[in-house]
Amino acid sequence: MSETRTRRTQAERVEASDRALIDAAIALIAERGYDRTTLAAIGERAGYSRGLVTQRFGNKENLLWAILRQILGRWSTHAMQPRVAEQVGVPALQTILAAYLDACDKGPDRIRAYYALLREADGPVPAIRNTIQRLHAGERKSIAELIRAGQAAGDVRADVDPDAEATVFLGVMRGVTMQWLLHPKAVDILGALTQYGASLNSSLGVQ
Amino acid sequence: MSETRTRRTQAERVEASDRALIDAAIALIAERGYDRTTLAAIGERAGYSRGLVTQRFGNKENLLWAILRQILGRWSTHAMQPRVAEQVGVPALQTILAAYLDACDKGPDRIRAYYALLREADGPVPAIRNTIQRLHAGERKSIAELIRAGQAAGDVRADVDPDAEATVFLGVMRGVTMQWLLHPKAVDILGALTQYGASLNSSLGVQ
DNA sequence: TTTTACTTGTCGGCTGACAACTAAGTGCGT
DNA sequence: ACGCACTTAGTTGTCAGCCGACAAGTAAAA
Repeated sequence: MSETRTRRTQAERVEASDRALIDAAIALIAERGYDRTTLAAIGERAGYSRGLVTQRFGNKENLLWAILRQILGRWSTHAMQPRVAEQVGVPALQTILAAYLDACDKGPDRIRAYYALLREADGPVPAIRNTIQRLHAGERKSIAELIRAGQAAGDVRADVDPDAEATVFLGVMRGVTMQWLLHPKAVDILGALTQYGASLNSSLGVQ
Repeated sequence: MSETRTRRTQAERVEASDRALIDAAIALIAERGYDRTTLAAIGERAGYSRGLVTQRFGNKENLLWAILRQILGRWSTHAMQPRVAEQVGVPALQTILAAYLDACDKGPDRIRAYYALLREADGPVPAIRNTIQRLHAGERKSIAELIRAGQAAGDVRADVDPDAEATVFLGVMRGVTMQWLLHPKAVDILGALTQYGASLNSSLGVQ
């Protein structure tokens, strides 16, 4: 057991350093943004040398892709899909809000990093923009689908445009979160999103 | 009249170049963001030399402040305040949305620049963050005030928390606009905000 | 002629990249 | 089990390019 400490597999070394590098990069980008994060700072915060990032990823752009993959993977895994389960319409949307608030409560750093990356949509790598566009489009589609299902079940008013409503819904989450990240003391994200969730009953629900 | 062209006052020269510089800076920041906009590029796009920006503003930070002042001044002038006029409650909010949609329609570049600057809240100049925090807090306060007035007039349900609702309202504008700026073809900002405006009747209004 | 607007030359600091080097892990023959 | 050659992981030296800043110069107005 003490052997395991002193002598690690090459694979283990790579995995550990890779993780450390990406985590450090995420933390730094969340703090300062992509442009102001240097490769040297990433390596050193990770507990390695300034040169390891380049050695491992080749260049800064590749690192950004790796980070994006990691965050998006982590996101889609434990985000909305599983929890919504069988629900549709307003209850489904409320469940998503609750799950999101839970994520904000547990890991504000992760949320901050996520939003920092969303900002890179207009950054130096045009291809990133497409990826983030697709990401948003996918989220809107899922939400619109839930609304449509609610309409089919007769729980959501028929005169609601699902696509427009999905855009508003995603917009509320994004917009309120932005305000909260900018000024945590002044913005009650829990209160705002809870009230929005409650208002969905009267704005979307049938009388 | 041809004299006016060839011989300008020093004051006129300064005013013209100042305007050109700030406009160029806004355009470039809207395109690439603050960090990736160089002082040389600003000067040259404005039709002057690479050095004029530094000569005029001293350093990049001062330029950022000048831009911020200009945009915020222009914003508060012709934005919500005058149009809302005597309205309160839901109609006031709908008027704001309409005015905002109008602004998006007329000058998308200006909106884009505004949002690019909002992103600088986490940038290299901490003082910028405070300014933007205050800006948001002010907007939320105005909106909350309108909602409170609507409650006093009996047009808005009493169980609505004005502050939470103001956060949601501002969040919708910000969040939907972000989606739209990111992917104009895929997001119908007019449809989304119009539907949101209509839904305010049922979510905020008394029965 | 003097002041003010603007331009050009130049420099130092920072950053990403690469290449040469050291350290750690691995497989093989004995 | 053991040591030795080999591969892979990680570090340090170095450099070229970019950018903001400043200073010394030129053009335009007063």
